[in-house]
Amino acid sequence: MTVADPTAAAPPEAGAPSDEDLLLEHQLCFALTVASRSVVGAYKPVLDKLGLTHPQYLVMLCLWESSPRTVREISDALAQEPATISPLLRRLEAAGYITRQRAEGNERSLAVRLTARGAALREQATAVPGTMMARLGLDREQVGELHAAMMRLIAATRTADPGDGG
Amino acid sequence: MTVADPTAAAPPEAGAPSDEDLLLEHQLCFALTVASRSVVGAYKPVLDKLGLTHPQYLVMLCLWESSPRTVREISDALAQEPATISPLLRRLEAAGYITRQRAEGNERSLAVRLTARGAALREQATAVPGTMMARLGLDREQVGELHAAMMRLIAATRTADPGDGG
DNA sequence: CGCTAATCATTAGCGCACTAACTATTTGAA
DNA sequence: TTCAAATAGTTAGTGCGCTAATGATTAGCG
Repeated sequence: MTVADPTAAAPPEAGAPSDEDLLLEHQLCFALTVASRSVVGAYKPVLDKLGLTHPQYLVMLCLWESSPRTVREISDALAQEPATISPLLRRLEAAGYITRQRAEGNERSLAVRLTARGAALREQATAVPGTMMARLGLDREQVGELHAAMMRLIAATRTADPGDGG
Repeated sequence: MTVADPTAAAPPEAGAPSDEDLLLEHQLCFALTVASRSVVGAYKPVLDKLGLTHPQYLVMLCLWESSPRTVREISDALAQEPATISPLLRRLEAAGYITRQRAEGNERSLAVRLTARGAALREQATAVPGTMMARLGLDREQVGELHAAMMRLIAATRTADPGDGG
């Protein structure tokens, strides 16, 4: 991936909307999507060894914290639609990391449960966060600051949701 | 900026990996992907009025700066694979915003050019950055800081790319 | 109790985004 | 000049991620 020199363009400080506002290199949304794809891409060689894609890794993190969980619970935890999670879980089941069976007591919901193999995978996964921090050359403090900044940004999108109504 | 200090006495935060490292809520990659999807999602109602998806909007920004451009130039500017851009351009052509024709002088490359309609769309697009800043409740300074943080993160992934070779 | 409404998960359809494989063209070196 | 290598773009295949529609089950109200 070759993005333009990261140190090149800086947005103007303040003032009225200018023609430069439409410059690609000034767009936060652009920097954000490239950063997201780049970081996820950096995980790939690491997660390949676990046989997981990055979205699948997030689901496993979710289940290592608590299993079984329903599709709805997982989708809420990951801020994804159930329709996105559903086929992803089928692939994790095919990989032998989870089982999917109807919940007893409520035939609507699905009990998504770690297999022994899925639970065991956690041992190898414990190395992932440290490995990635080292690869990106970030320390815990920097990660924490970026994490906090992302959470504030997410919160901003929640309160700015008037749809197309205004 | 912040290089690990060899003389530091290894406080808890800079120290050994803990079990909490695998908590979903601590993952920067998770916050980053959610932020990216959330911000792009916030653009949707705004871009719908222009008849553009967010990736298509980025291509248009690219062409409003310079037209014609080849597929390779666009793909470099957006840090995307040509294989991603190719079908996207076909849809922009179907929408009437661009034309695609073989470049004269080099039959291999494609001249991607704004149509009059595509060029005119820029007028409406000038409002987008300001609208989005307002929606997210961010001022120029905050946007600038986040933008810079994302660029540093992107740069970090560039220097941390040993593939699976080590 | 019975029926409507809500809830849960899945499927279908569209559009990215990536890798790998392929065609066409151009370059450039023997 | 000829032919291998490089370059430009497209296509195929897989996997997200979203919305909308569907089928199944449960909750809850009259």
